[in-house]
Amino acid sequence: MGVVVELNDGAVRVKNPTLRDVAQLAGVSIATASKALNGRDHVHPETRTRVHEAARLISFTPNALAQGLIAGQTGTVGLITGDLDGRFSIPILMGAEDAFGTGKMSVFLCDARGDAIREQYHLQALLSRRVDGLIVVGSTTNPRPSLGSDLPIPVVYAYAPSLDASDISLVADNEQAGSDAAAHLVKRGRIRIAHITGDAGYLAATDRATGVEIELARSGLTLVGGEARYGSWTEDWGRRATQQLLAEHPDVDAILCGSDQIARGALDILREAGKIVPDEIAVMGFDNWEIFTSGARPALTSVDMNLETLGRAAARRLFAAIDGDHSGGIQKLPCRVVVRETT
Amino acid sequence: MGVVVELNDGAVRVKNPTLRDVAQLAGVSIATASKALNGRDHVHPETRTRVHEAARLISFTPNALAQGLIAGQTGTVGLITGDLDGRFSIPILMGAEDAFGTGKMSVFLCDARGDAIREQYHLQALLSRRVDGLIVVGSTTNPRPSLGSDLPIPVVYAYAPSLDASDISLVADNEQAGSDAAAHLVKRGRIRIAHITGDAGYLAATDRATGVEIELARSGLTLVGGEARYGSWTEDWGRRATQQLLAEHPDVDAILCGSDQIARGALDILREAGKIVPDEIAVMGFDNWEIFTSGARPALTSVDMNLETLGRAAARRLFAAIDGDHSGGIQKLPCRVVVRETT
DNA sequence: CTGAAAGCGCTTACAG
DNA sequence: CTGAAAGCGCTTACAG
Repeated sequence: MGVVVELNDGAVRVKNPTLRDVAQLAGVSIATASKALNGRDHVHPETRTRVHEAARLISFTPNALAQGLIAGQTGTVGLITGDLDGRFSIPILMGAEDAFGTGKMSVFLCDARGDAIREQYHLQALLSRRVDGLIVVGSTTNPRPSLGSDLPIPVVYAYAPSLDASDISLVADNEQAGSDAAAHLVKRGRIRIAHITGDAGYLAATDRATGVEIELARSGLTLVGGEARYGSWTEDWGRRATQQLLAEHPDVDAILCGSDQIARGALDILREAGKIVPDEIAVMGFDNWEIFTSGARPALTSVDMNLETLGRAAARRLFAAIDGDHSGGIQKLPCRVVVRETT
Repeated sequence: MGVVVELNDGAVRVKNPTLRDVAQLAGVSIATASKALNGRDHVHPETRTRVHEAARLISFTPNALAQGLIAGQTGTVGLITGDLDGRFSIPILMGAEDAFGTGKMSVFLCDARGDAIREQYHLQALLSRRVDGLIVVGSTTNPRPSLGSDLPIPVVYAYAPSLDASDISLVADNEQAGSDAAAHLVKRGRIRIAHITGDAGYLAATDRATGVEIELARSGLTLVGGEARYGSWTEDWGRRATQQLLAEHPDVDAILCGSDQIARGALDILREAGKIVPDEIAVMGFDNWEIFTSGARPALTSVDMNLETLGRAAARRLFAAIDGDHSGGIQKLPCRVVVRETT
């Protein structure tokens, strides 16, 4: 029960107001106060008003801990990210936060930094706080170990799927993204298309490349040079690979890059080589990272992986799981091509 | 109390184990089980072992809600950010999450998106969850309205200080950062230094410019063109302003840019103009955003605002406030110059 | 329509 | 050294 602090201006001031204080001030029992505040039936309208007024007067905020203890549900979820640092987590996190926020849920954020020990530590803390569910955001698109199937709460894996197929996973459809990108270039009349991409150890790279080749084959085309050029996700690799590409295949008319950074590197070299983009050669990136696409000359066409949507979808899927829908499997979400000036 | 599910392999399996289950299994009272688990005195060593063993057997995890209800402290804090989107929040958030994590605190993350309504909504939710304290991360370095002084918990403002001087605020020292940057260039022998920076509506821009001018004055220098060139925080502005600068002052020997993006724009133009960096002209940025500094040709010298340290410091300051240290005021944290190839 | 009582899962004096 | 009892702040049958 709260401590009465002042009654200076006639108003009641209570330090840490509890339902007890509200009830007392309204002249009713705690039970009635609870029912009035929670909109339960069988409360006299006048009583209800009086209780609400009392609550307002002393700025009563119900203790969610006590409510959660009774309900067995806390209205909180945990979000464990592999690396906050990596920018891919952020939009997912934003989408999830947004979806939960409107659902009156609060989000515990934990950064595991790709460390399994730290992940276990955070998991334990979240279980102890009795979160209603968990979203695990991977640091790459590569599949990751499951948190286990004997947890007392549902888990949704986002971005990186769980290795356990019975878990619920939501990922971006990288293969489709590759196909969409290639289709866009083909539609623009390009026929000598090269693909410069990142580290072959990333499924994001190989899946996209697969999608690209499938789509090109549909139009009877193949990649310039016969295959995708793997390297790293950097501007520097974009530059080096483009230099090499121009030397080997001066007639290339489009470069599909595995990331916006690689595309920026490509644009730099093309400009220095005197190639006009997009007239002589088209360039395209992945990720649609505004900071890179809009600063480019000309503005860069890119594939947006819709990560914020992914985060929102993960949150909704978790809601469903909390409500009893335990069907597992990997769900792939579509991306979208954002056309700017380079294609 | 938990539901016993199996005793297949002789092991006891309990669904949602509570302290009651642990006590029962160990053959002691709930009170004794509690004391044993919490390392209280006056428990027979053998009893203690038995209780711990029982807890382990059924994977007992104490309910933090119940503990919090009793303790009046929840071991949770709220982190309200102005814009998750803006990349400045992230390092601060990482630093704070790190500091709290090692302090066994869990962090509620809320994204207010610069909307006062949403901020109030989140504040209410956090108060209801009885967080022990709050960190408010601004979206720009400009001062922001206080959350009010009648909150039942301490608040630390990070990045953007509170307008109320009695609040606790931690910010990066932009003026000092400007001075440090200028000092670095002077030490490198530059004497015709220009300053191209962002939107004059940002204190980050004007404070840094002030610091630059103060430091130059110390060496008897003034900015090329007499004043800082304000524009926007973009590569494009960096390009345009540099073009203009070269036209007006072809003898400039250093460009101090207000952000790494602006610096990237400057580097592009210098390269096209045939100016050798850093031999003929030095370039320097702010923010030390790795993605821009390391991709630059040559690699960009920049000022790191130490935001992760800022986040960590904010967390520690909040700990102190929770422990009763209520001294307010704005504390300015130092930045550091990260030297690469452009200076 | 209202309120006394039990209980959510735990901790802490207080007796034994 | 151990345990019965009270209590944290709330909600929900159950009587009145």
